[in-house]
Amino acid sequence: MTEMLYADLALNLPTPNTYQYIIPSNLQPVARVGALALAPIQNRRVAGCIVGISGEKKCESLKELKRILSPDFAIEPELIELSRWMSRYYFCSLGEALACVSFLGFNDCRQRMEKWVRVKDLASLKRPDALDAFPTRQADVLRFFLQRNTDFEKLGILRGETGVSPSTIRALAKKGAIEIFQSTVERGDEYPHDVPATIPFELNEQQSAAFAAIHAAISESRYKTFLLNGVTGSGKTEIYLQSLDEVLRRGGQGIVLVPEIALTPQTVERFRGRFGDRIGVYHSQLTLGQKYDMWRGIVAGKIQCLVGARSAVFAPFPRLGLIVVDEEHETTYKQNDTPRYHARDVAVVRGMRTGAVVILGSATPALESWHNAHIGKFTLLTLPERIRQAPLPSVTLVDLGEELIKNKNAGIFSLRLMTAIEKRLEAGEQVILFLNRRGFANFILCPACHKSISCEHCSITMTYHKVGERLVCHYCGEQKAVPSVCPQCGHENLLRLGVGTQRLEEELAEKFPAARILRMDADSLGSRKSFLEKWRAITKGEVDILFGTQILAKGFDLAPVTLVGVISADHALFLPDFRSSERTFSILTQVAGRAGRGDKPGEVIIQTYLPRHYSIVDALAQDYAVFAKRELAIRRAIRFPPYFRLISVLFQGKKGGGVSEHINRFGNLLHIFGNQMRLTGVSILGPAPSPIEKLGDHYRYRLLLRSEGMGDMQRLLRAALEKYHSLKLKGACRIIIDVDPQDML
DNA sequence: AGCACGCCGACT
DNA sequence: GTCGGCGTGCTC
Repeated sequence: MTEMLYADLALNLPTPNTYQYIIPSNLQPVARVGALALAPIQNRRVAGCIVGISGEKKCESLKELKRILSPDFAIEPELIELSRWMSRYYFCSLGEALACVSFLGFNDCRQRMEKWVRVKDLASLKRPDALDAFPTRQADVLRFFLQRNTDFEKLGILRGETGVSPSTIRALAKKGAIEIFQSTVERGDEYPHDVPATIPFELNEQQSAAFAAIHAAISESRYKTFLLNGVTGSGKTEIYLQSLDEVLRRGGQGIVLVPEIALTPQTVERFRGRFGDRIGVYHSQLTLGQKYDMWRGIVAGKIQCLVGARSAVFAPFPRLGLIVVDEEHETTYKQNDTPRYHARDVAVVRGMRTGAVVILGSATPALESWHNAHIGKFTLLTLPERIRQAPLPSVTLVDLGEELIKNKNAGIFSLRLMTAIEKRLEAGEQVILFLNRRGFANFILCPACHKSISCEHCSITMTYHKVGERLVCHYCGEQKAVPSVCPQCGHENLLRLGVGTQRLEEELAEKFPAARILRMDADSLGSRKSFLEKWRAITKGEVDILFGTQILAKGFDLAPVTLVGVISADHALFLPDFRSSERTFSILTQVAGRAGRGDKPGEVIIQTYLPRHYSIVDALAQDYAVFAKRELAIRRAIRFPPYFRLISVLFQGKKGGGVSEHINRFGNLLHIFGNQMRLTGVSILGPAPSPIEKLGDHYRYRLLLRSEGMGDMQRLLRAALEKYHSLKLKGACRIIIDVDPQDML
């Protein structure tokens, strides 16, 4: 009578296939598609997701599923399909995609139960001698309820207050005086729920126009992506809020992605203030239990909008109507390990598949998004004005090359910045110093004409290698010797710059011994908790100089800060990275927006070796459109995104020679298949050593695929990978594939 | 990924 | 002679 059933399991392993298992009869009622299961594989157990159930076996010797994990949890069919897309698009296994998409990963979790005690007949216990019938300790328990005049309480609290043992409770329950029952407890997030309600602001003219367009799309409940390009302080959040309100009113649900949830408690507050408990907050630091309860809240319809970091894009809403990606240009949206997905791109794909409206918001959009808006894939909405006309800070540039030549000052601080800091400290005001730490590569620079040396093939700054005094292009592998004089102007003292980032902290302590200095960056940040502590110290005025990296450019809205110093605006510009100008422009634009938000006017001092570089000049003018136009012209000329798409193929292995030999063979395969398949539109760049040539004991070499479209390029790569694996060459290499890479270090 | 299997150096 | 080192291969 029992028909045999088999489950296809996608395991969280880097294997391309799914594995089939027998569903034992006791699991048949709970083993459905999307459920998580524990399966024996070789000599261990691995968790997986059931992606198919059939009556036919595809393999001779099958093992049985051990058990179902997180009963009543399942990944929704829509999200399984999205995982299939991710696994194809990003070159990861289906299991890896599912484990990422799943709210719980592949973990075992269930509801938390709590024991409660209820008194059966409180009224009768109120008679004067009613307690005499009970032994002392039992009477203590009953007295507890009488005194509080309540007939139920948590077992834990009752025992804590009365100090009675479990046996006393058991005895009372046996007599029938009390009963013990269980109730579920919700493990909520730590964000405040009792936020004062906020009412919708009245939108200004530009906001109204933007909102009208979004409103129309929501009314049609059809997929559409808007790029909301609004300067800082132009009121983008209010548009998100009103759009979400519209979606919720129509019975839909929404997702709001923010780059770094820990840094934006204010954003959460604004959403809670408007929508109350319908807002859930999701980030990776939640405990498994909190995630599980969040999942229940979502599928039960209690939570109708999730505000969260990258992975919140996978929220299992059945009627998803809106996805907002705030600060869509932020690189935190790209995951740096498998699956290497970009949450903004996944948001667009998910919106397309579910018919949701997508809003991408930024003051400095990623050029990919800007381009998509101009070719009609996205709809551009612009907010060119601030809602309150706050005075802009005064911005000054300091030419570090000149500082070196004229003032003979090779230190971290220019004289100009030194005096400015001293003045502010004397006045008891706060100073922020910003260091763009992405700049760590070594490079050559002429202090007189501000030129660095680029590769003739790639227009990418060449990296200086001390060993052999040579310059290497990390995109195409081109090498040359370091010239003795500047090829542009003939200046003789070319600078070999490497960056001593940790030096800043030491030098600050030395130069300003009396100042209270606080460092804030991803490394010293650690947990959310330590961030909140530091935040408190800053707002209380216990810090004189705050210094750090990217983080400072993000959510900071510190009224007392009157001086923002940018230690090195341009180190990122020398990275072997085609996006370095874009990043520099975007970060400077944001940093400049930090100063002088209080009543005192702010001052911004930017130190740079490149005072005439367009990304710095345009950032001073705060003109995104002008910058974008220039940068796009360059990107088109050098055949890089957004006009062309990229896939990075990184080979990693113990022996440098072996790795380069393997990647060369792989490069040959790509060329052979490219010719065979007549894919003339796909270029193969490299192989070249990675800028971080050796990481740990692993040598790294990279190939770059480039093409106008993704399809052919992915087909070519897939064919070459299959062939490569079938050759089973000795000297294994790890291959890391990154589709739409954000950086290539 | 992890775990077993297999083939070569320093030990009782 | 063996114990165990890591490189290689497979997992329903």
